[in-house]
Amino acid sequence: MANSGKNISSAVIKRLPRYFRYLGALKARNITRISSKELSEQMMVTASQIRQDLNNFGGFGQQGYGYNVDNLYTEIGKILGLDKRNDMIIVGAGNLGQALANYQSFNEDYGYKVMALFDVNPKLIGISVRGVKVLDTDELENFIKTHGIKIAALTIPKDQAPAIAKKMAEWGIKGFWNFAPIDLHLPDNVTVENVHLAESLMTLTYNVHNREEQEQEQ
Amino acid sequence: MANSGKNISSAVIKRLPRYFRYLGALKARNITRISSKELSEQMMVTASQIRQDLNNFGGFGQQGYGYNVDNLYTEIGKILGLDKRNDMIIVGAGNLGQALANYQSFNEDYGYKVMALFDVNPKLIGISVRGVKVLDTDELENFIKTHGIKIAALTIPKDQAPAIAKKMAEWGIKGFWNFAPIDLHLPDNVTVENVHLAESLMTLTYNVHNREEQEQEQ
DNA sequence: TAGATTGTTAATCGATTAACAATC
DNA sequence: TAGATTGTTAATCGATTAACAATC
Repeated sequence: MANSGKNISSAVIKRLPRYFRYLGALKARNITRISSKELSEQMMVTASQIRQDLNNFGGFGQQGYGYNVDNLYTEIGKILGLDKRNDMIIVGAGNLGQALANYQSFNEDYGYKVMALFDVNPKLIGISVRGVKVLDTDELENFIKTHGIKIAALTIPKDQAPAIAKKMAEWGIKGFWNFAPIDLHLPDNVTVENVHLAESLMTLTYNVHNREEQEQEQ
Repeated sequence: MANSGKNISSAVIKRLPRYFRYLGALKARNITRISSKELSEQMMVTASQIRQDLNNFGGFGQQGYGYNVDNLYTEIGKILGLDKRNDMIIVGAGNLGQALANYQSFNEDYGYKVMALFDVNPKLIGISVRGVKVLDTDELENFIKTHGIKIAALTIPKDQAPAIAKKMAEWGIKGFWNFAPIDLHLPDNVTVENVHLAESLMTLTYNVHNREEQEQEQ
């Protein structure tokens, strides 16, 4: 187990993939060691924060030396569960669902495997996206159970999302990557990661208009 | 001006679109008033937080009554800049770019207008996505300048993103909705809203594996 | 060994929550 | 008016940063 049951704050967890990304880039440049100070300058965070964050999971560094890039990359990958089998399905084979299925990087770089897409639209059922079949939503229960799927992307209209998510949780889904613009209420042992695109765009809009105003004030 | 130059924390800003969404839902149900307490129960946040957040921008409520749903919806929309003209372009007309262009809701519900997509791929240049043309990236400078575009979604490979974003900022883009898995470094008057899908998926994976572990411990 | 840098404790800062007087 | 609920101040909580002894 990566951490001994200690509860890590979600602020820390959300930063881990970014560390992972920077370490991957360092690795690609054949850099073998890095200090928290150097990394902090690249990432524009404090060195303290990096050391604090990492030490939630154990001491990965060495005094006087810093961190071994390769090792730290692997360790953070383990913490994130990327060493485990991460089969997933995509429910909703519309534009967004297909775009996710097409995004190679999840598979090639991080080992996620899209096992199937699902849709109710007869025009979509049967087609393949990057070699992955679109199945009828009727087959969801069977597929989740027989393949032991734990992770599902939800790219369906918001009206349908809560009901189908509830069912899917009963069938065994433990993590929803939710793109529907609605909040899902599910049992405690199920986790939801929201990607609320419209909300993200709105915060951008706020900042765009607000920085303009600030400039005008000066 | 929505706020008199006061600097609002980004934690607050990121919550506004969610308030906006819940108020929109209440409006759709013809509910005319709501107290911070009722809203807090629906949204699963504290009533204190709602009142604190809103009072950064002025007193929208009335003692003994609560908030007028319609009015508060409109006011938050104004704060977010949704009353202003929000023309945007999408740079990168691959799967994700097209999926964004196809997402009606930005336009119909919130008034964003996708003016054009851009790509370097000759197979894509000239096609239309939901009535919006895909143009050659060569035309970017001219298009941004003549249409006064401020907002751009970046859905291009990460290697190309930093260079093109730099150029686009010079040409007038003030806000990037960045889907490329890389951090953009741009002048202070330019704002970047990142949608790092892979990172979001990784935090989900962490939580999925971690809650399993917690259950096993019990 | 001396220098560098971690791991970790202590201090600070900011965000959230509680409380309540103001007032509709 | 009495009851309800805001706006806002004060208290608490948690997250970030600073500092430094430990140690490679």
